[in-house]
Amino acid sequence: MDNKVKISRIHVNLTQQELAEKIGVTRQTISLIEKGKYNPSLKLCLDICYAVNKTLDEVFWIEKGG
Amino acid sequence: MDNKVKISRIHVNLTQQELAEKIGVTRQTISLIEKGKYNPSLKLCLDICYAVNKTLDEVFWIEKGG
DNA sequence: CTAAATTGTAACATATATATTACATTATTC
DNA sequence: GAATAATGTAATATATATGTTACAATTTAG
Repeated sequence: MDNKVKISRIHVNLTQQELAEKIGVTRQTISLIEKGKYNPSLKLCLDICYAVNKTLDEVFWIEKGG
Repeated sequence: MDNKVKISRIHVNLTQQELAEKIGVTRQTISLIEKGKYNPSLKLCLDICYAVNKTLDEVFWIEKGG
């Protein structure tokens, strides 16, 4: 599961820890999502988007078969 | 978790059962997601989008605080 | 270069998404 | 309006996302 969480997070000057606290999850969860090792829930995806001021498509969209 | 799965599914003439089979999940899972009682995984959201020819934003986006 | 901050990752525990089975309810077709 | 299809929903089981704790590795700041 590749995504743009890391680049979006850096773009708003947040560390993994800060983003995690803002959202109410663990730093490890953010780390694993950025590394593509977790399949996050929709709610968590939305919370991440709100924190980095982007939409689902901008951060998590993957073209079919891509 | 309110979403537009049901309306999108109907728009492409699929029953819950057919959508579920296309995606490889159970009919119950589709039902519960449509009713807003499940918090689906990103992968499942993407698979639903592919099946109904829409994007994440079109089917699952919710405005912050809305 | 060294100390501190940031990030990666592992083991185990817990919460929850999803499957399975089954039955009830609602909508559709004849 | 009866038969059939489609959907809602409940109980239990399983898989997996996430938390917790801890430590290693990497990056950044002084």
